[in-house]
Amino acid sequence: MPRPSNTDHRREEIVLGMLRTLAEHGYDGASTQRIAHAAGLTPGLIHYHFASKQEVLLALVELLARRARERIEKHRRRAKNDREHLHAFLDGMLQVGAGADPQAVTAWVVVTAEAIREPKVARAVRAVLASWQRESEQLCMPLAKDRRVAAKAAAALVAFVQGCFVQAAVAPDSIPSGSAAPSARALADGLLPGARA
Amino acid sequence: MPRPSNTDHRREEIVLGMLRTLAEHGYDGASTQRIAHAAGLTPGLIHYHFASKQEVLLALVELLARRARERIEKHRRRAKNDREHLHAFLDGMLQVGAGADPQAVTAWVVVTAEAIREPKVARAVRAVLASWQRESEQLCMPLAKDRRVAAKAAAALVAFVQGCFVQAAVAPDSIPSGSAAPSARALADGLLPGARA
Amino acid sequence: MPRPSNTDHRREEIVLGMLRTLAEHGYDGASTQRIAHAAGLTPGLIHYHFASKQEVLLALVELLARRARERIEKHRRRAKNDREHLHAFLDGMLQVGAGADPQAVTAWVVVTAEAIREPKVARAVRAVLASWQRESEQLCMPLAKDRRVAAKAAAALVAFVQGCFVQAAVAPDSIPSGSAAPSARALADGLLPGARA
Amino acid sequence: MPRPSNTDHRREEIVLGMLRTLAEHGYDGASTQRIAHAAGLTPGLIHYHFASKQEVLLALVELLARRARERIEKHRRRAKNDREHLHAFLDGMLQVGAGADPQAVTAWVVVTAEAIREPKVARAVRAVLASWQRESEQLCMPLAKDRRVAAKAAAALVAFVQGCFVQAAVAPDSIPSGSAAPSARALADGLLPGARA
DNA sequence: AATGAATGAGCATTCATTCAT
DNA sequence: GATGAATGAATGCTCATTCAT
Repeated sequence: MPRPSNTDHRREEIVLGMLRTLAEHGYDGASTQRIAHAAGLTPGLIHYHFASKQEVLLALVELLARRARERIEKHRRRAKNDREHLHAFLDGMLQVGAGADPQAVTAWVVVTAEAIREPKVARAVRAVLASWQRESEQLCMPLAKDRRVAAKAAAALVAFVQGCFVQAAVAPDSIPSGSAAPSARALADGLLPGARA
Repeated sequence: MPRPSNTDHRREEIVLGMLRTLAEHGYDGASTQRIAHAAGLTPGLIHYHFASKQEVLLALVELLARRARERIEKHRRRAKNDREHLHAFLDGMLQVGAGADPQAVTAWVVVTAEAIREPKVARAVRAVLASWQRESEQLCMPLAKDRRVAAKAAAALVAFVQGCFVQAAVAPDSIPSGSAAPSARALADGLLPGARA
Repeated sequence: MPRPSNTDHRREEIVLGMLRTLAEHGYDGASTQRIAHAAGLTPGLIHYHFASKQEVLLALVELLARRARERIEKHRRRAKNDREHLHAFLDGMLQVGAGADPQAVTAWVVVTAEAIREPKVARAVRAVLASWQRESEQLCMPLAKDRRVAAKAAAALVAFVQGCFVQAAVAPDSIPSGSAAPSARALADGLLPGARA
Repeated sequence: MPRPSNTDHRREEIVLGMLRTLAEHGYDGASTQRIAHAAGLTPGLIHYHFASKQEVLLALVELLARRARERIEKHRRRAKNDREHLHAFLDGMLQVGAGADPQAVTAWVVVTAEAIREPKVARAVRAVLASWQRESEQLCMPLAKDRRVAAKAAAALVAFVQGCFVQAAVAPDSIPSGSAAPSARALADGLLPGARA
């Protein structure tokens, strides 16, 4: 009688090990040895559960995307009108309130840079960015005069969020505490006249 | 008569080789061999002119900072009032008009991610970011009610610029052509009521 | 009543998996995983039935020897005189007619090369070669003037057969179809004057 | 002023290290470490002079082919008629007299088996076998009734030589000393009636 | 100044073997 | 009997760095 499969659990542990290691040591420093150690596993096991290190990275992209989606949903649940929905989206992306996750932010920045090198990672990252932009655009639409305005606003908002991630990862003290979300709203207001009261 | 030292010239060639290689292959892919090849030099020469690969990276950070400074100055030369100076700063950062340099933008994103790993690089990158933020803050001051508002605006503007860099490097099609600078101005306007006419 | 042991059956399945895998992927490519997969079994099972991968290889040598023996016997059953018995031996070795087995031939060549590395395999392979040579020598004796002539002829015939195996495995098109057995007979005729009518 | 290039010399040393290691340890046992050690070099150097281990193997195939060609030429220089040329070819292939090289023979057998796995090696090995067969066929032609007879004889002779290599590598005692060349001639005589006086 | 051969540590990955279930 | 997760040593290969020339 075989042992019950724990593959899913192990895969998650490995991805979390990758997350921690990336945040601490960057992609170069994320050797399989270190990832395994961070996950409390032996190096050989990573390749038993994943075909390659890149697969682990792709799984991490999915994990980070899923976490972002969940955070956004949580914030939007409380929103009562179009404007609040957009603000909730921004709050979720910028991790306002409890649940901020500096490791995830840093890892995302590292993954983003790695995308420049590896086409598969690039595709995955672009897919996530595109999904954020799409959702953002949908939320901008009701507040915009037309589609082009909404698209521009969505692009700017996602870029701003991305920039906050980088600043948080590289120079955490550069953004005055608690100012990211208000700034994001100001950006939205500036780009979507209809968003103003 | 000894042959004149060409050290400075060689150093620049090497740094430019690093720039090209980083933009194309990321940091992992930027082996000394590849950098040397991109610079049209031999591998041994890099370590004749630089103590380590990291030193080349630090020199690249300086080069990119210098280029940004020059671009900003060029744009500000035409500015006639406080508001235009701030806009010129943003235009320069976002490389509006001729002189856009995708390689430099991509290399900067890579360097930024590498900063997560190497403390010395982090220090250099943070210094550059801080200088941008300082200049930005000075330009915001005349349009802001007080120092805190200016600081917040400056932080937001730099973050937005950073985010545009990342988007340009990773998902070049995500930002509607020509929309970055107007969006940046909208952000400034949103954060600095005095900036509006 | 305990469930009946199927060890022998399983062992054979594993050996056949090894045979197929060796023929397709060589010895390097014959990982336990692949062998198990080729046999439709799980990796762990191989080491339940065999102490080591080498043991599987040794069992394969036996299987190939047994198959050769059976083929020779089948051919010799129709032989009516000394000369025909020798020819039947050669036909059997060279797999004349139906029952040619390219996989077995290829696997034999791989096993043969592996013998260079592993003393135990070398011993097993040499034992098989010696048995072929012994049988061949016995069949040459009646046609030879003396023992030495028979021994030389036997050695030459086995070498020729071996050579045909290698050619069949490595360069299948190099031997004109149907020419191996006649050539072997010509070799026998050339070495054993008494073999000629 | 750079050091004078010693690449050709180093490449040869590495190939000879591969030759020695293959003969002793087979292909599996021929790790880059062991090859380097056998050549008196450090492991990293192998990949400085060769793109991959396979390239070393391909260079070895060329070396072995060149050695065989030289041996054949040496023997043929003394031949005085068609029959003697064919015999000289066989003597050269079977390394009659001084200059026998057991390591090369064993390495060739290993390379041959490796050809089953690696297409590039297979192509190189087949090219060498084909060149032997072509030369052999040309030498058989004058002694044969027609082209087909010559082709069959050539194939058989090359197969016999191949078989002798395997026997020499795997079971060195199986071939009575000094009997290989005479047996080869007997094979030629049996297949090419015109070869007989 | 410049070269490119040389070094050796480190990398991702593979694999025979073990073993709890 | 059978499973497949787990192990850890070994592999081919890369690379920053050194250095004789």
